[in-house]
Amino acid sequence: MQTLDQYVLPASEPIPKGSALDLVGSRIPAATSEIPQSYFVSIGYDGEKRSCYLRLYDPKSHRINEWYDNTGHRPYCFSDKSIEELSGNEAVSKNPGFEKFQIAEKYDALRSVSATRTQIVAKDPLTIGGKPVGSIRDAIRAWEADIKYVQNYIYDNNLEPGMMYEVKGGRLKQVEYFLAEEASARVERLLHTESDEYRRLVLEWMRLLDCPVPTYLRAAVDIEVYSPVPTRIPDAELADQEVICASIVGSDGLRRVFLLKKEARKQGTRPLPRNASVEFYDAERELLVALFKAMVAYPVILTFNGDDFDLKYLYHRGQNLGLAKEEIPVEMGRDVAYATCGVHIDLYKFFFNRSIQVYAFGQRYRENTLGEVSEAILGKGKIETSAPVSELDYGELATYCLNDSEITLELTTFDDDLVMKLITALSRISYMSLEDVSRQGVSSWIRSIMYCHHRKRNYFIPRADEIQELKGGTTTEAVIKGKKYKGAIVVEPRPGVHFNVAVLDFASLYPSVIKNWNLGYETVRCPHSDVECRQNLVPGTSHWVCKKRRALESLLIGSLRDIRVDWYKPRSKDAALPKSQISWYRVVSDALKVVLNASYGVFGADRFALYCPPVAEATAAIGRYAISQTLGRARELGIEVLYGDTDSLFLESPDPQKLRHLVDWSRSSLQMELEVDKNYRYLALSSRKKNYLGVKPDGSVDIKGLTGKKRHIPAFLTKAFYDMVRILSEVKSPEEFENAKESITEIVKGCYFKLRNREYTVEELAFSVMMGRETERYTKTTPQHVKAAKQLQGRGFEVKSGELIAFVKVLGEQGVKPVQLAKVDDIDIQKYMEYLRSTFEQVLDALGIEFEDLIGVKRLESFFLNTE
DNA sequence: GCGGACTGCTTACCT
DNA sequence: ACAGGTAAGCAGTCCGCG
Repeated sequence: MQTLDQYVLPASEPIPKGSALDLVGSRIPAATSEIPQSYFVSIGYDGEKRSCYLRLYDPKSHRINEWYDNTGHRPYCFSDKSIEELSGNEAVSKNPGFEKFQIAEKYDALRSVSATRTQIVAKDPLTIGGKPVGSIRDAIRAWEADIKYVQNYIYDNNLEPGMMYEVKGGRLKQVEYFLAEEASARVERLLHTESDEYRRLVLEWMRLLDCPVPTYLRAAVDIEVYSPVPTRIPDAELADQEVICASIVGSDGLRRVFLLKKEARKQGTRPLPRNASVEFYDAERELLVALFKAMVAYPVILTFNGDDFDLKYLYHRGQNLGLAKEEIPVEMGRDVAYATCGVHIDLYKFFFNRSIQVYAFGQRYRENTLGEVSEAILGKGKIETSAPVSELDYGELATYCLNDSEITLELTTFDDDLVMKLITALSRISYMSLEDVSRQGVSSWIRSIMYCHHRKRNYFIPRADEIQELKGGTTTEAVIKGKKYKGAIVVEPRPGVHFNVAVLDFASLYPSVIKNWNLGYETVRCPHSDVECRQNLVPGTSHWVCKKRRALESLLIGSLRDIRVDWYKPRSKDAALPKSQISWYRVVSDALKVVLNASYGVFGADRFALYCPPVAEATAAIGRYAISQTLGRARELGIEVLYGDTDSLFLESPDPQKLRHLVDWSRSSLQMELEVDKNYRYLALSSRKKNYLGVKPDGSVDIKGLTGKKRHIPAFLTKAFYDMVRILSEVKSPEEFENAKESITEIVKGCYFKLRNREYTVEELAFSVMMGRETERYTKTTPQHVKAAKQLQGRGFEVKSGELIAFVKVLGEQGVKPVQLAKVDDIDIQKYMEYLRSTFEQVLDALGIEFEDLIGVKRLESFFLNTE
């Protein structure tokens, strides 16, 4: 028998070189009644056929097959009015898309009662909602009318995106996948204290997350478009300029570049790329046809911003050039470009997702451009060009365009196909297609998880307005003006250098709270009048929690938390396991982390479909309770608490026995897992919260919140700061600070001299700050980066929201100049000296060193005398 | 008319 | 379109000052 640990994921058929070539010109074949075992990767709705279709990826042939619904499933919504009443409502019963009424009996979790409602069945999704006028949901108060039809289809048919299906005799059948017996047995043992329902859920998740992921055959596509004005990006809607170059790079080794022949284009001196097939076209139309032919051979198309640009442009340009719609392998949704031949993943949307950025990639990239992301993740960026693309010679243009496709593909191949696996894992957790899950945010994923399990249990899904009405608002006051409720506690730091520090933290604090306290819209402020429920108060609030029923949120978030903490995370670090397994465990662990980290926040986000402020407030309040109880217990035990934030406590040289005691106490009294997250050889704390420098035993350094690591400060400061960090990382004992202090003095003095002598370039001195919105939309104040942006605009530069503005501080009325317009002589040296001081002070404060002492006040003044 | 105290705005960070 | 809490710097306002 195979144990899970030895279980080798059955690999999909390897992708041979040039395998897509066999498929050139192929499209998805007409629906057949037999489809081999394939992964369910995509779902769509066909308006003409009035039915859903599934796209199934065959891991053997690497082709996509389509299966059209033949079960007669129809869109619907619910009403609390009777059939008689609704029959009299012409907007419903006389609606051309209306099909029938039926009675639905389900559980109403919000009111804790079984309820009967009228199900209104329609012929097509738009009849329920989405038409400019005439949709049923606009005419009556409807339930479950805002759910995308394809999601309804998935939930109602218990479909599992990312899992295997086959079609036999026209019928769709799931290919059963069983969790290894050893794994199930272990789960049963580990969770023997939990309910059956809970254990079943855990096993369900593990079944979904243990099933192998195919190696997707895919190709990245990129185009370059002529632009008469180099600073302006061509309009993809109009598509009125020529596509001058296109490239496609496949995971099977295909590399093709398509160049448009132009009289004006210089032959140039740069060579054409040698490692690709470079093809010249006299007519743009033929170029597009060749590109499209290459694209349709791939079941998965990758782009970076294809929804908004590349594929959208091709779609419109193709039509402008007289191609029929069937000849263009792209279809446009409102904000999405679909590949008619398979699945289109727009990596821009995926990498732009905040949660993915922060929790899956640890904020390694800051800007969301192809160049930035690939630089940060792959260590290679876009190719620098000598001129705007429209002016490049063939060689440079082809090389540039090819490189873009290449790195786009590589963003999905690095680390053993990590991104494709991550998207697949998220797709399985959230019951959404690869396309949808890669485009939408974590709140959509969590909504989908919740909806799916409502349907599985035969619960009605509540409307946002009735949750609000029945559960009400919050009862605590936030520290920050304008926030809805009180959040986490930050413990006042004890300034100074502390040797031998242990950092304790709660494993997944908020998910644990949601699990242990049975939190959810159903249970917080439940309708029961029993003393038992009403007296089960959330500390620090007037909210109570139900004692009779288990909330879905609690069950779902709790089970996801447990499989991450107790199963996937430890295995992702288990060196005894084979590499390929570790990598998959890490993917799953990261996918779960992303979902879990947002699981509390969404209930406090007013746009979330199941927004319930008391749930969010209760979660935060219990979090505060846990940390403050632990803090109190630590002090009782005589452990010095140096600092803490939300779910962590920094302890000074804690006695191991006391530490164990504290951990045990937490488990038994709070039912919370407290663990030593890390140790510091020493920790430097100033009086500022969320601000510290910790050196680990191996010399690696944690820097949190310090100005020196903030992305907007000038490069010369970052460099000086990290020079200091390097010196500090080598300090092993209090005595060694003396030497360190001298070295740091040298760094600071060096900066002073170079500043005074204007030896830094404007680039080194540039601040770089993100535009949070368009320039005109700063109405209350005009921050410095906006002043700089306006100067740029005055010179004809385009500035958009989301861009970084690089500027220097100068003397004179404006105080700033964009780097493009600044000279070293403009620089306001004193301002920079102030920045140098404040950056270093945060660390020096902790070390008990006065900045003035370091440099010598008198000498500092003399610096200025010399400059005047 | 000017400067200091203050509040609010904005960005970037932490958990 | 996950939340709240904190730091820093600057913009803008108010108020006293005979």
